[in-house]
Amino acid sequence: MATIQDVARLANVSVSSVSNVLNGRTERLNPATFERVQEAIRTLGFRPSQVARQLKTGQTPMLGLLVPSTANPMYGQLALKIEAEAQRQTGYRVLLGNTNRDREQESRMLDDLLSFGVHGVIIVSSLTDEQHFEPATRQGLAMVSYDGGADPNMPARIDHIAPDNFQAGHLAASHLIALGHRHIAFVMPAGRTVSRASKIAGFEAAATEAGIAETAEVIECPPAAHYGDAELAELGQVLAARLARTTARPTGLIAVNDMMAIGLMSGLHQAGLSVPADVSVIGMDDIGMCSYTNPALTSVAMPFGDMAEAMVRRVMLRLAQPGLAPIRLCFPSGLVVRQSTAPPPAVNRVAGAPTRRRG
Amino acid sequence: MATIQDVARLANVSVSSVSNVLNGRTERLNPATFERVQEAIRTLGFRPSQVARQLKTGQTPMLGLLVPSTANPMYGQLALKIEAEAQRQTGYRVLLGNTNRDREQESRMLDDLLSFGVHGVIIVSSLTDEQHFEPATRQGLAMVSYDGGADPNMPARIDHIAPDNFQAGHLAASHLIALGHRHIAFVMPAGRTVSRASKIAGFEAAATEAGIAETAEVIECPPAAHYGDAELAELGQVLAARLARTTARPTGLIAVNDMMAIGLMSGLHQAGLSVPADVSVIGMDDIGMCSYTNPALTSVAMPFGDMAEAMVRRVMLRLAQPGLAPIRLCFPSGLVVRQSTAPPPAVNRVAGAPTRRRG
DNA sequence: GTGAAAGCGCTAACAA
DNA sequence: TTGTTAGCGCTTTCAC
Repeated sequence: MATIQDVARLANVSVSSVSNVLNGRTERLNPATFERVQEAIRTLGFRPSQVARQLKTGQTPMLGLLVPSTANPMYGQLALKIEAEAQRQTGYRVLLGNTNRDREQESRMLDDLLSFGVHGVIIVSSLTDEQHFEPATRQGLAMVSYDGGADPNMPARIDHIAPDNFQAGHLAASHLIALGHRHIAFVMPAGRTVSRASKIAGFEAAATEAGIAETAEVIECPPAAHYGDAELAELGQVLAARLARTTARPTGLIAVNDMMAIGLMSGLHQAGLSVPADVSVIGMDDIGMCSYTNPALTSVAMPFGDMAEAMVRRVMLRLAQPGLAPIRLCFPSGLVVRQSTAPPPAVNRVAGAPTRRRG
Repeated sequence: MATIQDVARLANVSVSSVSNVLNGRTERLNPATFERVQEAIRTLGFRPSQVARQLKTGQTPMLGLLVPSTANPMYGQLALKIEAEAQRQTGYRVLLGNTNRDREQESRMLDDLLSFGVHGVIIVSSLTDEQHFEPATRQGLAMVSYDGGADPNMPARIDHIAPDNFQAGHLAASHLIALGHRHIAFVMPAGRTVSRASKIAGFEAAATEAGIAETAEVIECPPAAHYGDAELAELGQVLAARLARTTARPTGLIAVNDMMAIGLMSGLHQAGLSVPADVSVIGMDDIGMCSYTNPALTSVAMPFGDMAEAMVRRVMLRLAQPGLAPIRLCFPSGLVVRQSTAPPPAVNRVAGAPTRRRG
């Protein structure tokens, strides 16, 4: 690897002139010198060491990205968009960490980012508790959280960017209600994060407006160890099997996200029930997969592109102006109707009953 | 951020003693001094700067990871496992780059890795051409490729780790044949990579052994712009719609990977055909999703955990011993039978014909 | 067993 | 307009 010294020597100039070329300070450079340096850089195939530059300037073109698990397509999609945005906006690269929503792993990653000299991070975590971010922010780490779980009572120390979860819950419930459903449920893993609470609030508001608050329930599944796609879907699958055994079940299910909705559909089918004839199912996030499930999944779309753009922009801004007061940005969500929702059945069939699919 | 100087001052020792503590050279340290330094480190919350260390040593606990797109669950899953393995084996972190299988993006990422002082990279790319890796390897970058497209005629300059693609193709075809299928097809996007060629070879070998080589076809879809999940699935969906229009179609489809298989199933269903009653579908990779599709997707499982472990191990080894001769490691694949495969229908129904699902 | 000092490759005063 | 030089925070000889 050629160094700035090698370039200086070859071009017969001082290292500072080379440095000036590298940093585009052309105004204080003789065009001839500039050209000579460019030439030397080219012939040597010289690429400045970010490491040395960083040691001097304290800056590095790198962003931290913490997600629960890239195995969950929703986070994989988000990671892709964030990485692309970071590249597009500023040419930054992304240091990835899968956290499994584990406080300990999040803390360790934040520590490592700091020791790598990374000063900006986007964190996707719905842990309600953000206490463990404190040490990092105090050390000057600029943090932007997606769908973050800021306790409304705690003053936020970091930026939050999220879809309109209340609206999402409301849209989903309203859609089912408009189709004629009276007994509906919101389904999620155990544990109320702030974003889940908002979805529930929207769900319940819509139910109340329609006068069916009594028969709008919230179902919490037992907690999953990890948040890959398999685990969330499995949660849904298991719950669906349980629901299928009784006729006293909701006719419309709203899942906290698409993977869980996909699991629900799978469980219902395995139990011999049909979606949407027997039970309607709605997901949230509108991941790419929704178009390819059978039936295609009705879902509430979150504007990932816009949110990724906003998160990168915000963390860059905070990098430049560390003193910025924390903000909370909310992006509108929108219902995408596909084939998994329909009017409720006249009567709830029992699981495994006569009319099998494709009988 | 406290520096090593601060620690030295507080502990009343020289920086070299602190450095010795940091690097575990306890043998040349008075226990009392050691303890004093430890104490100072603790009270200051000191974390050594990887940047400074790296500038001195030339080493950094960071690995590059290039994948086509984390939006494709298969790569998201692989990225998760690789990142976890890197952490587990050596505490390394992962610098992520989505390449969209684009030669230009791959090259740029490799350049950036070098300038960040990263010396090891795992690259998931099935581009046949590996010419553009040359500059990076010549600069000393240790590369391990997953399912890589080494031209058998070109001497490999990097390590290759891959599932047994021939076996995968053979297993899939044999399964369909055993079920009674005589007209089968291998479906993939346009462009023959080395791994696809192996799958096809296995597919054709099985067909030949069964004496149905004449009716075992390879179908190439028009190329997709990007390799996210949506694009691959869409390719399958479009192709399925086309196949559904004719009765002169295969009764069993083997997709090059699961996302495409999922797209195929979706397209078949939309056309009014049933899987597996009308058409059997097999995927490859066995991503988590396979258990939750409707019907659950029969797939050829690749041992991602083992392969991730091997890739990380290998790149670490090559980091330590740059002179290592390139190797190619092949991992066995295995069929996972689920509900998307069954004996062929007596006669191929036309798309949109009488017997609709849930009629 | 401990410390002084050189230097990794770069940037940015400051001098010339 | 160009060059000299002092560090950024650490590791690592080499004296002591």
